Amino acid sequence: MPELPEVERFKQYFEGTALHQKVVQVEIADAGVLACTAETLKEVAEKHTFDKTDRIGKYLFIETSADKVLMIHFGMSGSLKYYRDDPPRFGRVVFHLANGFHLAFDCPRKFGRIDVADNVKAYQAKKKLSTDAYKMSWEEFEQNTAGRKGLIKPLLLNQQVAAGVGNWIADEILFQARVHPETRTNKLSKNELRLVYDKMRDILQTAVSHEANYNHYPKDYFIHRRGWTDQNTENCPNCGTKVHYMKVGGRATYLCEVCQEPQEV
DNA sequence: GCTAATGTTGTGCG
DNA sequence: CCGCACAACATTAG
Ligand SMILES: [Zn+2]
Repeated sequence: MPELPEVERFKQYFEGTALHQKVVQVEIADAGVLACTAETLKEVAEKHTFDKTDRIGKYLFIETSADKVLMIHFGMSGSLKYYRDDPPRFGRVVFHLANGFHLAFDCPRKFGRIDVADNVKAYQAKKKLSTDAYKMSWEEFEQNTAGRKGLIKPLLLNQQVAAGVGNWIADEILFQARVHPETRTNKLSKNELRLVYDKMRDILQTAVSHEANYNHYPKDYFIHRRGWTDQNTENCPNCGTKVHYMKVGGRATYLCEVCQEPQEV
């Protein structure tokens, strides 16, 4: 679930709920989601307030009054829930707040992580994350993809190249740009690469504007072939051909074999 | 019971 | 050291 648009929604959700609240206690129900020690997390959060948020790609940052930042990554199934009496089923870490509410990191599959860093820049450097894909310039995108010989889809999923692009977004970009996901990046013309970039920006903008609610995405979006939305269909929005399913770079991939021709070898 | 899953990272090779 | 391909991770939903 959580790609850039969802994490942006979680950020806004946090800003409307737990931001500026004081943490009384941090409950760690499952230390498996911690990338730092329990002690470190408590030091940075307990008796402190949540002061400021930030986001790079799928990584959410929360600065506290301890002058450090919490990092939350949602993995494949994580989310946030702010509540008084109705806890989520898989609250792996719960921040108990002074106002009587609670903020849970709900993470059924436990692929998510919570970490602590001195500041956002330091964390970004440690993970070598690129600029957020939503804000990335063409010049930077061109630079980050220059000289790459691997397949375009796995490259788009590389958070050091375009932080925030996830699996469905990569498929959506490549369909809209009419590029086969197994095309070698260095075989793309400059115009094709520019189209990939433009579609990336446009799709992220659209998804964020709909607060990552898939059902509200445009009718001709390729996402409606993944079986996730109310308007699901098996046919290409452009030519009507039945969509093709395959694995690319080990990831579930949907494409139109007619509109996205394989690269000539 | 079996399968697939929206993400990241470690390993091994070149 | 870097790029790339691939397996592994933990657990749920269908
Ligand atoms: Zn088509």
